[in-house]
Amino acid sequence: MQKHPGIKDIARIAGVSIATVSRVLNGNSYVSPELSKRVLEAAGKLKYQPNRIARGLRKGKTNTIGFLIPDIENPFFSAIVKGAEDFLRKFGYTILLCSSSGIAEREDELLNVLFSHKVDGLMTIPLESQTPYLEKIERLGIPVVVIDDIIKKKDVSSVASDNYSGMSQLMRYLLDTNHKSFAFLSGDPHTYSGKERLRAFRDVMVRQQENVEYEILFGTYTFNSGIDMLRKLKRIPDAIVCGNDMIAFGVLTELQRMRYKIPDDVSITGFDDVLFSKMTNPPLTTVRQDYYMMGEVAAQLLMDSLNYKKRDSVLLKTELVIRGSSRE
Amino acid sequence: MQKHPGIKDIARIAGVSIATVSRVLNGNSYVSPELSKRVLEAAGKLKYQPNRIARGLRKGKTNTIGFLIPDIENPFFSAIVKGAEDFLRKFGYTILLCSSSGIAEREDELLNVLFSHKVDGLMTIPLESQTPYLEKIERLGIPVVVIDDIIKKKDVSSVASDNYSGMSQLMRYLLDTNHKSFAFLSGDPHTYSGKERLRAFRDVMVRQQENVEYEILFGTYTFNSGIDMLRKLKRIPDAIVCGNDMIAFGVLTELQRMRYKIPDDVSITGFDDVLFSKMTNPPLTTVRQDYYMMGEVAAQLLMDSLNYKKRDSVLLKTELVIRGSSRE
DNA sequence: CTGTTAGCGCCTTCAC
DNA sequence: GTGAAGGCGCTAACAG
Repeated sequence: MQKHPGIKDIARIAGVSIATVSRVLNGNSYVSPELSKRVLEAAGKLKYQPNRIARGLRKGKTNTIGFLIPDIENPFFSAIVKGAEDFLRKFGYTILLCSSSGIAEREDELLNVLFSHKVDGLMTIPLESQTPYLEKIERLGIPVVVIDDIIKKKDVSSVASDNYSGMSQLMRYLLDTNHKSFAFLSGDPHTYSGKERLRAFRDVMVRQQENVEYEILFGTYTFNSGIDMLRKLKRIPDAIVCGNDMIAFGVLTELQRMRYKIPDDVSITGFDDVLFSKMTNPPLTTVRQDYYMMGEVAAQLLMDSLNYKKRDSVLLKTELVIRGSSRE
Repeated sequence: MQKHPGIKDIARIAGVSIATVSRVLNGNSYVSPELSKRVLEAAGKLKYQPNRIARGLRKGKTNTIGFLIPDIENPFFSAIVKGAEDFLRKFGYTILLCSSSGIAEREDELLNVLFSHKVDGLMTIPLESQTPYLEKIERLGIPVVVIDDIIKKKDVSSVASDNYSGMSQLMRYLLDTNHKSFAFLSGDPHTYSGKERLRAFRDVMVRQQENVEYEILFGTYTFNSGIDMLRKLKRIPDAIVCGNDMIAFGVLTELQRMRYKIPDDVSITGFDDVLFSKMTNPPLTTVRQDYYMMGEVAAQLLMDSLNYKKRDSVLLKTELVIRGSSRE
């Protein structure tokens, strides 16, 4: 922060008081055309840029939104951020982005940092569901929207995809196409989405009357974890249902290395439909989440909290995307 | 920004002056253990969080770094951001991230927003090389580091990979493995990296004495652009050299759809070595850039400018990664 | 060692 | 319609 022109400077040049400068720059109170013109000219000449820090201090509003996510490198998260950013910009807000890199303490620490920066609102994709972090969040005293989790607390808004219904639909499709044995390679089960997908898988399996076999393994939402889990499988079933696309990529890669034919020998499915899902060979059958819209909706919810103090939770539809990695 | 405890509140509770509170909280001046204890207790009880906005206004330093990138959804960029963020956090800085979504005017506008927020420094991956934006940047009056471009201006630091040498090395390898005809599918040639890669390709082709044939097409650094360019090719050569991995993915997908055998019929190469490059089938031969380190180096350069007013430009090594998409 | 005071740049009553 | 003055929360002199 160097010494740069302030309203004082432009007041001096325009030969008016700083109050007048403030008024024309904010355009809320009437100022004579004559003075207006002089002020605007001086501002232009000085290339004046308002100091939002000072303004924030005075108005108690920084026009800044904190965004705390688990991992910026995950394309799923960054697409959400993009959706939110595009939306928020229209309202003059800027995003203060922090990534916890999957570390819980850092998540907590960054929350304090963001709060310290006096963000007007907070958007967050929690590392895990139901943690002290989530409880802390609602006592923050600023509008919060939680993404990829559904919170019932009345002080925070939330938005997530309908993971349960998406996974159910996928399972029904697999059953309809005559798959009899399954493996479910779950991502982190502490996560809201992890829980929901697993719950759907189990429910479908249990309700199924015919004799189906299945096995469930736990890992993380990563490529390498997919490979690990695959290796631990007791046997290769008709279909390997993966917790997300990243896991599926790992499974696909490893299975091909082992000379299995996909989908002839075994079907593979993912969840998310990230950009790369259609690029694999064969392309991946998966459940699409509209992450960009998720970001937009989250931003909309935040604006609602900010302006009308309205809280809400929305569940987004998912869509089954059938591609070549599952046999018909 | 609600009404939350300030040093005034804790001064009242601890029965001391606000100056004393400030002193113990910042720990720069000696305060008696007795008072210190009372202050700390009061602060703890109130769950006090310093207001960095006010502090920033007073100190002329916000501990905030602006980061302006073309597209947050591009894994290449977000990896760079991650590298920088991890580094900057250790120094107590937070990143204010903005994405121009590839729109030049927005890039300019966001620069103003960031400046208005009184960031202490700026990191940016420019949309294009040599634009008014770049010229504006050096007159900002704050330390700047430009990433993925090399700037010779003495007021800004910069860091980029050695694209020229990386592409040269790749071409030599292709020549050594007996490829005789080539297509170069360039990304945006206004970009520093685009220019350098193209220049390397041309130089190698021109210097080559034996009769080699080649064709050059221009597009953007995207999956779809890869498909488009492929379709415009006059004929399928021995090797298709792509401007980056995303283009290569498009080419790979489309070529396989057309029933070509990779690499038997044609070799394909990329540039960047993003996460997914090893997941395609066959995995992609490419040139690795260490984006995470690029972010770290950029952050380091920024800290140097901030602390010692030292400017520098660094060129990072690349590494040829040979995988299955090119024949031996 | 500790308290009092003066701003950082801006917006906003309150007078004129 | 316009100017003067106070204060947002904090830090950094300056006194004592």
